Amino acid sequence: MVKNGQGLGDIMAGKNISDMIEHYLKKILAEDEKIEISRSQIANLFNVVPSQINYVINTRFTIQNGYLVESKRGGGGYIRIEKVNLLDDVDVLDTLIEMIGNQLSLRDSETIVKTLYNSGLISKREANIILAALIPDEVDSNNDLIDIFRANIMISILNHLRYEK
Amino acid sequence: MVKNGQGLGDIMAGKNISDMIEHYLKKILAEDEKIEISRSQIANLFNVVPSQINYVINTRFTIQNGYLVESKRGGGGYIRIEKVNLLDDVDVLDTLIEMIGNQLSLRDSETIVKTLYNSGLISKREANIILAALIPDEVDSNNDLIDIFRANIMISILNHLRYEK
DNA sequence: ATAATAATGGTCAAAAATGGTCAGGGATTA
DNA sequence: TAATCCCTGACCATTTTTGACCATTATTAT
Repeated sequence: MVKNGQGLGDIMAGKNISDMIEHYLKKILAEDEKIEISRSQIANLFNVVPSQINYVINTRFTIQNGYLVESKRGGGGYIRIEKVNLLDDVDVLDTLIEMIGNQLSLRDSETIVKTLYNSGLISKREANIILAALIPDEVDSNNDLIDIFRANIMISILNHLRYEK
Repeated sequence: MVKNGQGLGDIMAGKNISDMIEHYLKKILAEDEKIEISRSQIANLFNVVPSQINYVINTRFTIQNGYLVESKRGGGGYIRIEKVNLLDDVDVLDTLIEMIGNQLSLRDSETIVKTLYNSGLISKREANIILAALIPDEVDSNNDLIDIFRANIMISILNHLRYEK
């Protein structure tokens, strides 16, 4: 009984299925720069459980690799993968992300925003918007939770600055 | 047997019927800015149950999206959808702030950002930064709490934009 | 007029159709 | 042989689709 995506050619001989799925998707992306797939359909095509598609995406189509992924559940659901252009000075972003643990104080977040501005990664206007986002007016301070949220928000923003669309 | 809106062209291939209905209505609205439809007629056109038209309206033609909907039952009943022109500048901001309670869902926040962009109040890049701030990747706290934070962040940003004017 | 009846649209909850997470076991590699 | 990577399946979350039942308005019969 044929199993695990045999019959798709021998180019991938010796590699595992995840590699084959990755290869398959990237081949399409080489031409279209954006694809929309059905998770179950792809899983079916390669004879694997649907969640393996998530595994492939999580390990090989990360933003660090220059891929954006969006998805939608429910009827007519999909997974969309897009190849984006990574900027040159991603190092700054990586460094900053590393410095942020899972908590980020107000003071530190201001420093980071300043750094971003000085690096030319964001404009003054953008810096102010980010600051507004990081310091919501009347959230009761003095709470670890805020610092956790702030860290998450900051990291999310930094990741978005990696690429241009 | 033809099913589910086939025959209306393949532009929408891969999307669900609700999306197609939305697309169909918005296409008309792009020219007329106000339409009056018969629920059962549209339902019939797309081969769906009438209540799906309500679903489409409730999820895609909300006031946050800039649409006003009125209807009348009984003989000669109708559903009227109107594209309302978003006010100007500060008014938009005030309106948006008012619409946000103390909680803000992900979906609604995306709509608001889209509105800001469509109103020309923010650039696409700024829109993306704001979205990144509103939708931190992996916050795993209590959901209500996230919505509360999101509301605060959004309001903070809106207020900031107002002062910049 | 009034009361039935027909013609609409509205609500809501269940079912169906997707995709997501996570932890454990197996396979591969250093 | 320990660490890492791959694969699987049980369970979860979200969005769409459907249908039974309800509400309102217009028309028709009495």
